[in-house]
Amino acid sequence: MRLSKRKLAANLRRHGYKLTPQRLAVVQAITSSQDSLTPATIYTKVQQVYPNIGLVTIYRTLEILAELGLICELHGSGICHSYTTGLPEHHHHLICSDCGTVVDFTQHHLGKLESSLSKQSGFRIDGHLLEFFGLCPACQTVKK
Amino acid sequence: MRLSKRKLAANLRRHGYKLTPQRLAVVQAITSSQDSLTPATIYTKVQQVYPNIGLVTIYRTLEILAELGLICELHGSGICHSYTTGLPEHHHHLICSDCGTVVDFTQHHLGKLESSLSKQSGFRIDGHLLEFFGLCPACQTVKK
DNA sequence: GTAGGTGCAAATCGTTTGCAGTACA
DNA sequence: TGTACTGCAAACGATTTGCACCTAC
Repeated sequence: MRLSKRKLAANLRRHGYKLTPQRLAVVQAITSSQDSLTPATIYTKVQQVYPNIGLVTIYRTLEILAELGLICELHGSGICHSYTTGLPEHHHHLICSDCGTVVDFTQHHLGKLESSLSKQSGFRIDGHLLEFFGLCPACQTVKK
Repeated sequence: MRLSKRKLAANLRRHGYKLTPQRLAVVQAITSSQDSLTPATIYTKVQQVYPNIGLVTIYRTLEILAELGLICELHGSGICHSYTTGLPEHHHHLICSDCGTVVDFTQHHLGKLESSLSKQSGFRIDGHLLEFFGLCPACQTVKK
């Protein structure tokens, strides 16, 4: 778990939020998983620890965590509204179309592209979304 | 309109679908707009031509068109399930966070990145999603 | 004539909101 | 102690499904 409880608490506190056991459980459910998780999946996972937790709490927690950048929202065909560990560094994802495995990568060289696009279009570019899709090693084997 | 009626009909036919006036209207609604459109927006637009069209038809049409690659599904924060013109060439988008304007661009040089990622991760990479976010020229002025 | 397409209505799913009680800093 | 958090229930919106009728080849 890359995000210690202490750091998590400090981060939440800085923004006027509190660290509750439920929130911790949500974070742990996400960080302990290799895959990206949908709210429903996270709900199921957290229920194993907090059987009384409401799906509502999951949604509210995810919203806050994503806002603070503590977790990362994923997009793309079929994986809208999925969440995965949010690292402090800027990063992208490699997503298996078959099993949903998500691999992070940080390397990229979009700076040049970004500035040339900006010049051509007049846009002020604030960010980007870069995701690769394909088959992870395990799924390639199965598909053979 | 980049996609002629003839080409559209041929494309649909090739996959066992027919070109109906409703489908044509959906395509025209999308291709005639600069922005990306949600199913609801498309519905409203098409209703001006076909007041009796059902929202269901829009959904079914969008599904088919996207499947054939005739239109393009957009993703990203806040714009899940939006559609825009799908050009035959591989392309990406530049999206204004403020007004939703979408600009296409085709240039990119992800090949090297893709192959190095593939080597490192073992993934067989089939595709990618690259979108830039920012403010279009008009919105930059307003924000000033 | 037949397969595919349409549109209505209802069912369904995911997500959000209001509110009263609860728990954390 | 007070403010923020929780969880229930209900509302809500978007999307899907079943079905009977219709239309184009």
